[in-house]
Parts: sequence; structure tokens; C-alpha cells
Amino acid sequence: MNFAFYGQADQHPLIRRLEGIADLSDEEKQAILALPLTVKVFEADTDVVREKDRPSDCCLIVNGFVCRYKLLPDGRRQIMGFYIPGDIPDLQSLHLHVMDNSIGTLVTASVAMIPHESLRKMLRRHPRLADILWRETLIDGAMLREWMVGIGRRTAYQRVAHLLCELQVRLKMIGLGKEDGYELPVTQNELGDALGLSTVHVNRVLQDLRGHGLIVLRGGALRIPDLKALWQVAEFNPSYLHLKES
Amino acid sequence: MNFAFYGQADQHPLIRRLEGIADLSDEEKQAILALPLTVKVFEADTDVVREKDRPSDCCLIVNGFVCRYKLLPDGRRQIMGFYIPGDIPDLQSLHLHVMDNSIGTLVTASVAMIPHESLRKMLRRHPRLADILWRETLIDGAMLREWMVGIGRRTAYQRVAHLLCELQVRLKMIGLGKEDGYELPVTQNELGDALGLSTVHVNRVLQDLRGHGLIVLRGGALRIPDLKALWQVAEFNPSYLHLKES
DNA sequence: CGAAGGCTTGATAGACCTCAAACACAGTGG
DNA sequence: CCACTGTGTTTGAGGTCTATCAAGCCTTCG
Repeated sequence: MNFAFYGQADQHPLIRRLEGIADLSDEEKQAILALPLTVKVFEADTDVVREKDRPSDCCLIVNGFVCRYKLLPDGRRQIMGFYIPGDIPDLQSLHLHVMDNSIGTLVTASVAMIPHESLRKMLRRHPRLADILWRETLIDGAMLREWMVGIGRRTAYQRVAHLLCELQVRLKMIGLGKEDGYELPVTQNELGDALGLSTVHVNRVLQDLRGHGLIVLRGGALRIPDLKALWQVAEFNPSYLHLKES
Repeated sequence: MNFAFYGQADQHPLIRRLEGIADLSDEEKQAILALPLTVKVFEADTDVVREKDRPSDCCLIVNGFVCRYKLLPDGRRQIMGFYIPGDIPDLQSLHLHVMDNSIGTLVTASVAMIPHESLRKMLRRHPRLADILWRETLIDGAMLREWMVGIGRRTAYQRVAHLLCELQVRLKMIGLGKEDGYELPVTQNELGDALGLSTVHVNRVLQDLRGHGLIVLRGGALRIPDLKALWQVAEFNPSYLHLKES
């Protein structure tokens, strides 16, 4: 369907993302640009990939927010990660053939499907890209671990604050979102599923954060008047994101 | 210090582990056997690697139990994984140069240090082994996600049961532990740190499990009279471990 | 205007935590 | 052989964070 649609290499979402964690040679950028992309648009609240699927493509987020989640037998849900443009949430499917979790949209999202075959061919030819994508999956794991610390040991208040901090850094890195805020198209219900909290409690915590002047949240727009203060409350330290500068 | 110490390939802990998730050619086994190992013994409750370290080796567990954990500013701890012989808990350090978590022993443990350089050389020469180790790190991530579902959404009772089920499968796979039980050299305090629970509550949950006849736990010896029953309570499904048979 | 989805609020209940103390057991030393 | 110590387990009694239930409110959209 679509291909070197991103005239400038730096507009390709994957290149933009990967440059946040590693340096890319021109040749490597060319290889990424040459990947065949089939862009699909998914409505809000739709599954892109489902648990037990055996995908033949990876999905690169081009636009919108998606999440990784699992369902429990009784229908409750645990969200295990939010993914933004440039992320490949099911990169694992390259080596884990059966999905052990689902990927679903939170809002309308454009997703570029990349055949495993094309990816594999690229990685064979550019082993350093293989290392970089491996690194990418490891960072995904690192985020998961930090998240887990939150759910296991932090109060709801800190947990929410921590998530907001993480998203700020990640969105800023890819050029969405600014120092003092960003668009957060996530319902309180979804936040609860992500943080292991009930919707009601998420609501109360958000009000606390508002009351303390740490955030201004209206509709989908989040403003953070004092980022440092929020970091402090959340005990947030971005080193686990393994950005290049760090 | 040490090398092809494991005369039979099948006694090399890494080979034994990897054969649980993939097939290895003779050549690949030889390559693994040729890896230089420096075996060190760590006492119980000692750090093998620490957060913020920049290791130049990976550590392969040869004997004993170790765990991955993070400390919070106030000293509380979250354990994010138990690792057993054949595991390389800091394989990530190959691509993530700064450790974002610590690895510590639970009991006296023998650990084989493998220089990054040797690993990298091996992976360059045997790209399929690179894929398999990548896969290995992805499985680590999958375990993490399942664990997270537990902490976020399951009751303490189910959480404990789930952990016991997971360890049973993993230990049996490498030849330790049997269908109906295994050695569990983990204190209730450590279980709590792993599951996001207090020691006291872990104790009460264990008594419940005992009361319901699901486990017999004395000293470090766990017996599971009816594995299926425990699986059911835990809602345990081993597919997330991505074993070969599945 | 009505419907639907999300947000907000109040009241109640329960899972789990904290504090505190007793108990059990292995290892140490006299 | 017996205190003595240290670590881990067990028990009890509050207390608190968070869930659940239930209802009202607000915005968006056809």
C-alpha cells in the first residue's frame, strides 16, 4: 500500500523513535525507509492483535495511542503498557510466535503493518539494527519493571503521578507533548486498568493531584505546571527509559 | 578460569535451559560450550550486580536461586523475578549498558560470569543463537507481564498460588523439582517483596493454602498434592512461558 | 432532545498493612 | 549440655487504603 512515503527520513516514526535510543547510519535509515508498510486505521477501542494470535506482521504505531493488555477470566483487564507513535508493541512476535497479550487502540489510530519477512531480511543485512531493535524490546521490559514497582509498592497517588511523568518524557522524545503538558486521550477507567486501581479511586487521586496544584487536567489535555515537583512526588527517575543522553 | 568443564553438552546449564525453548544444532552447542566461564560463589543475600553498574560480563546462574529487584528510596524492595540455574538474569546488560535493577542471591549460589565480548563474538558468528537469546529476553518480559497481572488484579491468595505454579514448571523444565513439589529456598519476607505483600499477609495466605490442602510447605520443601487444583485456583496457564511444546 | 459515555460524589465494606509480641529452630559458645 | 542469639514464622489487634455499589452530573453527538 505504502512505502517511502516519509520523504525525509526524520519523519518516519520508527526512525524518529530509534534515534532517541541509538545513532543510525544513513544506510540504516535507508533500510528502514525501504520497509514495506501497510497502513491501517483502527477505530478507538479495537484490537490490533489478540492474545493467541500468530501474527505474520509487526505493527508500528504511526498515529494515536494503543495499549498492551491481558484479560482475566472474569473479564477484568490489566493494561501493561501504553504505546505511542514510533513504538512497535508487538515486536516480540518476531520471536515469540503466539501472542501472550493483546494490543488494542485507545483512540482512533493509524498503524503500519510490517511483514515479519521484511523485518527479518533487514535485520540479517544490518545486524546493528537487530541489536537496536533487541535493545528496544529490552527497554520495553525496563518500563514494565518500573511499572511493576509502582503497582507493587507505591501508593495510588504516586503511581498515577509516575505514569504521567513517564508519558511526558516519552511523548516529548518523539516530538509530541511539551515540557509542561501533553494530550492524554485516556479515560480514567483505562488509567485504572493500567495501574491496578478502580475508576473511582483514579478519579479521587486525580483530584488530589489537582488540589495540590501538580496537574491541570481537562478533557484530554494535561498541563503540568511544575514538572520537577511532579517528579519528586512520583519519585520519578527517567534512567530506566535508557535514553541516549543518559 | 574454567571452560568446557561440562563434558556433556547437556550438562551445561545454559544449553539445558535453551533446549527448553528452542532446538540447538551441534555446532551451536559447541559454540556455547566454548564460552569462557568464570565461576564465582556468592553467599546468600549478596548482590551479584547492582543498579547503576555497567557490567562487562553477563552472569549465568549455575546453582542456587537469585532474584531481580529494585529498591525504593525508603528502603522497601520490589522483587521482579526469580532466576534459577540456566538463566542469565542480566542478559539485558549486553544492550542496556547501565543496570536499571539489581540481581541478588537468595541462597548461596554459583554464578558463571561470561564476558560480553565473548558473547558478542559468539552471536556474530551464530546469528541463530542471537535470535534464541533475544527470544530468551522476550520470555523474561512475558513472565514479567504475567506477574504484573497478578500484582495488579489478582488477590493475594491467587498471586501466591500463581507464583508457586510458575516455579514448578520452570524448575521441572531444567530437571530440578518434580511434578508434585520442589525445594523453595525463599523466605516469606522475600515472597512478600516479590508479590507486593507484607510478610504477615504472606504467612496468612500460605496458611490458607495449607488449610485448603493445596500445598504442604515445611522448611524449604514444597509439596503440591494436586497440581491441577493449584493451577485452577491460580488461574495458571503456562503458555506465557513459551515452552517448545506449546 | 434524548442517549451514551465519561466524570464525580457519597456511603459502606473488605483486603491488606502496621505494630507488637510470642514462638520455633539452628548455630554458637562456654 | 545448656544458655544465648539470630533469623524466620506465627498470632493478635487495630487501622487504612482502596474496592464496590449506587446515584447524579456533565458533555458530546446524532
